[in-house]
Formats: sequence, structure tokens, C-alpha cells
Amino acid sequence: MSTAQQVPARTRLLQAADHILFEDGIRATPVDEILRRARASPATLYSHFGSKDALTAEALRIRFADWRSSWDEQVISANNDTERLLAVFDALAAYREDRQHPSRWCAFLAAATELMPEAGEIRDVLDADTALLRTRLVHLSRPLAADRAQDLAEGVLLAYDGTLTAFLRGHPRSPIEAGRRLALAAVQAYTQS
Amino acid sequence: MSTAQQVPARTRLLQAADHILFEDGIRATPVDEILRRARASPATLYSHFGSKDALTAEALRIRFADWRSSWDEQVISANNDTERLLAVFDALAAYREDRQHPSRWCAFLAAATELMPEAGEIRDVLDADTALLRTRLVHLSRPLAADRAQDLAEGVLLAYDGTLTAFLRGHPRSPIEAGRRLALAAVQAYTQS
DNA sequence: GTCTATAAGCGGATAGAC
DNA sequence: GTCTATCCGCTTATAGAC
Repeated sequence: MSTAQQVPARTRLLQAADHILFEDGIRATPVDEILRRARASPATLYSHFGSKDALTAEALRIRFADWRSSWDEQVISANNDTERLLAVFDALAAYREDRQHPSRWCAFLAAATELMPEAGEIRDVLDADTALLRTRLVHLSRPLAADRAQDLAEGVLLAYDGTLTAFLRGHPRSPIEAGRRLALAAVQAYTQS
Repeated sequence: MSTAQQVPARTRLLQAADHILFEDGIRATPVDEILRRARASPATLYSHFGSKDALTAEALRIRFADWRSSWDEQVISANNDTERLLAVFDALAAYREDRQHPSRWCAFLAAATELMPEAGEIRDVLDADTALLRTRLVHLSRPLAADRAQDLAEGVLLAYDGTLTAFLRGHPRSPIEAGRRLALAAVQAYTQS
């Protein structure tokens, strides 16, 4: 059937971790479950990564890169300033459609609340995510609300975070659409008059 | 100095649990830390509550009742329809000022993501919180946007959840003010025109 | 009788040895 | 890859203080 390693163990571990940790809970998921899914042994995991935390951090870094690309694409294919700003919601929809990265709500925020890292590589990914959102939303807000771009960006970020949290809460039923509508209201408030 | 129990052990345990669990993390906090802070013994905790989960659930129920009262007060003291709808943000500010219930972001949402309860008394508190928010926001939206009250309420809920999540993310700096502004934008979008 | 202090059982999870 | 050591967290048991 398959020789030694069609897919290297390191990759299998990362995929398994990504799949389980952010869907079932980081602390709730024992290493054994990741090992079983990856069909790998503890030795392999610990020689490649050193710890469950380090594996988690690497999985988060991959997510971050993929999420950024997904957002890139949606911004590029948007065709006016408002759509470019709201593209973050389309990116979220596309990212969640993609069954490669399932998650209950948001891997980065889940790591923040479950692990509460004050420093270290996990904290770094969270900060990178926040920094990306902040700078990019401000940048995309500028054409719409020059001097109030900061405020508009903050509004869109809150709408985005509210959308993610809605998945956790289970309400409203269509979080992304609701979030997009809310962000659009912010655009209107900061552009007209 | 102090006789037997100035404050009963059961109360001390609940206060300690409330103080630590939602500030430092539910799963991250060992029972021993609650016991130390409450200056209680394991036997006392387990005779009163039966488990860490049951203690957590009771602490959440108390939070829920206090949060609801806080919101009640702010709605009552508001003096027009818009202020009544946005009172949820004033309630949040007041609740967080009150040092009695410290929390990193939101006790209910933290329980949701850390414990992922599919059923049971913890799930019930989370659902009660969501139901309270949903029904009350719809009710308060009706005077402002009769037929679109549902949509407006959804927007305010997302702004509220975004505000809570902003505490977790550490951005923006003043989440409550930003959330209030965003909710106001939703009000404007659903009332004018 | 209620509570505290101490300690031990027990399962589970991480980590490392072979 | 199997197996094992170690640790940690929840829970229960014991003994004693007020």
C-alpha cells in the first residue's frame, strides 16, 4: 500500500494537531489523540517538536500564514474600497469552508484563553494576528475615512471578533453575514457626513 | 481575633473560585489554589459541591445573577431608547469596575471554550446568558427599529461580544468605548432612511 | 457537628529511555 | 515503535481542632 513515508511524520503530526486541537480544545486534547490520528509515536513528536506547546505553536504559525494568504486573495478579488475592507469576512468564510483548518471559533483566541501565554512563541503568534488585523484594517480604512480610519478599523475589528465569538456562543445563526452587516454599518457611520 | 466562621466556608470557596477561575483560567487553575485562597480543606469543598465542575457552575450562576442585576440598573437609569439599548455597555463597564468579579474577558465564554460542555449545568448557564442577551436586546431594539429589531439586536450582540474578545486580544485599548461606538453605528444604520 | 490539616489513591498526561 | 518513569490534578480517607 504505502511505503515508509508517503507523508513525513512531522507533517502528519502537524495536520493532526491542527485538526484536533482547535476543534476539540487545546487543553482538552491529550497528546495521545494527536499521536493516534497521525499514526506516530511519542518519540517522533518529541524529537521533532520537543513539547505539546511547541507543536501547538508551529500549528498556529501555519494557520497564521494560511489565514493571511486567504485574506490576501479576497482583498485582491474585491473591486471597490468598501468591499476590500469587508473582504476580511469573505476571507473568514472561505477559510472556514476549507476543511483543512476546522476550528470551533478561532485558533488564536482559543490559544489565548486556554493557554494564557504571557510570553513565548505562542504569545508571538497571537500578537502577530492582532498586529496583522490592526494594521491591515487601518490601511484598508484609509480610502474610506481618511482621518477617522483608526476608528473605522477598530469598529471592523470588533465586528470581526464578535463574529468569531458568535460561533462559540451559537448565536446568531449566521455570524459572518451578521458581522458583515455590522461592519457595513460602521463604514456608513464613518463615511457619510 | 476571629471566631469559628465570620464567613462560612462555602461562601469563601465560591468567592475564591470566582476570583481565580475566570482570571487565571478554569483549566489552568488547580483545585489546591482555590482551597489555599479560601483557606478551606478538600473535604469541605467536596462535601459542599461534589466536584470542581459543580463549584464552577455555582460560581457562574452567581455571576449570571449579578450581571443581570447590573444590566437592569443601567437600563433603568438610561433616559431614552438609544441609551437603553446601549446600556449593556455601561453595565459591562460597571460590572468590570466592581472588583468583586474580576475576569480576563468573560466568564461564560471562557467556560464555553475551555470546558466545551455539551450538556449539564454549565452548558445551562451559558445558554441562559445567550438567551438573556438575545431576548433583551431584541426587546430594547423594538422601539428603535420596529420591523428590523432582530437585525439591530444581532448587531449589538456582535458588538458586545467583540468588546469582550478585545479584552482577550488586548486591542483596541478601550474596548467598551469602541464597542459602544460600533453599536451606535448599528442603531443609525437601522433607524435612519 | 463543622471545619482544617495532612496524606494518600488514582487516572491521565507529558516526557524520555530503550 | 514500545514501554516506562515521572509528574500533576482531582478526589477520597484519616485524624484532629474549635
